Amino acid sequence: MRIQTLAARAGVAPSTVRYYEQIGLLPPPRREPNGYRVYEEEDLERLRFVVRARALDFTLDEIREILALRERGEPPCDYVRDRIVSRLEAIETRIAELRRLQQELVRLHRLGAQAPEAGSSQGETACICRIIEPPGTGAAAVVARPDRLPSRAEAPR
Amino acid sequence: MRIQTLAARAGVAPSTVRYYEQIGLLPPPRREPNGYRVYEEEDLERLRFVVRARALDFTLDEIREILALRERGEPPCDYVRDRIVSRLEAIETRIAELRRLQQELVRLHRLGAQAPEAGSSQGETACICRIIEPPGTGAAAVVARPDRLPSRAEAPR
DNA sequence: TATAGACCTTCAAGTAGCTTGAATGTCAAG
DNA sequence: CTTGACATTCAAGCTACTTGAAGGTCTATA
Repeated sequence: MRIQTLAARAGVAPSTVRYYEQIGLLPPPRREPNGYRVYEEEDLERLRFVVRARALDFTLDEIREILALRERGEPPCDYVRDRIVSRLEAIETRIAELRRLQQELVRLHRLGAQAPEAGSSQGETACICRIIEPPGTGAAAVVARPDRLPSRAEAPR
Repeated sequence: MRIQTLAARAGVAPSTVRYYEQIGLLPPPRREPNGYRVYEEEDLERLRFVVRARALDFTLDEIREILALRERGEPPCDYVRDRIVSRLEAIETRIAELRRLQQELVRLHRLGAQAPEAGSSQGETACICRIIEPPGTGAAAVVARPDRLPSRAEAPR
């Protein structure tokens, strides 16, 4: 089977397969005389393993590690267990962050929809992006609260 | 104030400030005779705006757009409103994905913890990473179901 | 026979949002 | 006069790929 077939059967793009080979997740396959890659069912199995692990949000490094353990006959159970636990913790955190963000955005959106014509010193009406600014921000207010550090609600993506 | 002070007051790293300047989110500040950047309260305001927008998960491109609109005196309300709505949709989706992933991982973890002593040829017993493999995977099983594409939502049982 | 098109190849660079590192300069305190 | 904390620039690294350029291969059809 050639790369497109393999990729389709695993549900990824051919470029992804070449990439996985390049970084050593998949072994270099044998080639047809014209240079085309040829894959066996075995390769499909391995690729599918990678794809499933990715769907579980394992990093490529983690997957590489798991595959290496398997190859050496060592059961990666403990390692995988650890990874699962830390993934779960990360997910918990991330969901909480997204919830907070969600609430904040809903609040902003309501505010923006609700006060579309409060008089402003400029011709402009109530502006959502003004709401991005902290409550009560005049130039003065910023100076007045020099201690306030906006917390970093973001997570590494 | 110098870069470290500015950065600290906005809650980011100095390198981030230089980066924002580099990509045009912050204007190049004036310099001390020795070349050090000098910032005013105004710059802090702008940086804080960026930081808050980032915390709301706006991309740097979106923020650049919003700032540009503001500068031209056009109210970015409509634009921001749109962005907020699409952010909310994305968040909804993302949370659902994470929930699915969470369930899947919890299930795997239980499975791994539950069957820790089925007889194995090695000292090690039931292996979590075997669970990453699809249900009933022996080399033969894979061949037997050549049509099956593992979907992200798959719940092997 | 020519040519279209659907594949395949490699290598390089681009994506987001920064961080890190190397190599160097500035400046106050001990 | 040295140490240490700050500052500078430029380049590369991070994740997990995708995209693009420039080309080779093979089959089918006009």
